[in-house]
Amino acid sequence: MPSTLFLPLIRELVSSFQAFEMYSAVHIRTLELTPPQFDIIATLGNTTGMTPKLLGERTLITKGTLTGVVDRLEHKGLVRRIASPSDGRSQIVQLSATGQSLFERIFPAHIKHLEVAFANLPEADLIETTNKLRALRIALSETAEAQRNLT
Amino acid sequence: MPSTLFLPLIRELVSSFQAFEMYSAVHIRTLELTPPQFDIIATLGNTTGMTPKLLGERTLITKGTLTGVVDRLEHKGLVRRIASPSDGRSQIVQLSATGQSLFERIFPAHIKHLEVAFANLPEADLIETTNKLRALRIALSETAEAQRNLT
DNA sequence: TGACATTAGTTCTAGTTAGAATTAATATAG
DNA sequence: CTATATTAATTCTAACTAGAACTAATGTCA
Repeated sequence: MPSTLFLPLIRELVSSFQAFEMYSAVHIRTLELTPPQFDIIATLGNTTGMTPKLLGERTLITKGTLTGVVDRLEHKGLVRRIASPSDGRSQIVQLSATGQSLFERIFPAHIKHLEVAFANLPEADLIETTNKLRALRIALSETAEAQRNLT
Repeated sequence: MPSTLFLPLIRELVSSFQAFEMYSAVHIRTLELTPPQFDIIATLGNTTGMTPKLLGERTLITKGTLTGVVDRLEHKGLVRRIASPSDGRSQIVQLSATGQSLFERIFPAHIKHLEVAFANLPEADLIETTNKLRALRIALSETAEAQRNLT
């Protein structure tokens, strides 16, 4: 009879993720952005831009979704799309001057907002939890991979 | 200078959650359900039904969203809504006979599917990670609560 | 009991989501 | 060099999402 200890873990994974999203989103909304829009701005900050493909990998946003999020940011004047010089299929998405100054203003503010919530957790616990979650993520993706390869 | 150890933790929290969702959703989709629909069916299983309010609290689905999800399940004939005998504002959502037999068929199958992915993780780690995530969730919701009360 | 606040659920809106189909460009194999 | 496969991005669809505004019913308190 296999252990059912993974069920409470799943519950806590889902609800702690949701608590984080909620905590983060409340602040992001005061900045007139949605969470995915903020992620894009934050990922493009301090870079010279990147392809939508890479941007999607970094932010965990799938490509079909990304097109729409970038559309709205472009419409707000925060990012621009330029053609890739090396590949006719690719683009480079980069912050506009407005987007850059928005990034400089809100990114440190958001980090500070997050920091407050984590301030009372022991550092050793942060590290250990990070390591345990990494192991969990790897177990999940390797199991998924193995099942795909059964075909 | 405050620690920045919480940043990698956030990254792993988000990506391990996403890995779980992906792993779970691939299986749920083969059952002709969406993940929120499966959550509703699973939550109603082995009960005599409950109000949308409670159902939303259990599944972490907000009430505006829940209306639509229950609508679609009702349309599929898997659940029904009946009026609450004690409160004219309330309803009871419960599994139909079809929904009940679907639950009996797919719920154990889904648990088995999940179990495989967790099988190689040490039990002690499962428990410890659960406890650490609980502490994180509590820290997040208490910090959020404290900030709301500032007005 | 009557004014008022609260609660349950629906509706509405703007946005996100994943997956599948599509288009255009590039890479590869014979 | 050309047929074929792959890749990047967009478009399309069905569904989910949170929050806000709304309606109807219930609770509270003076």
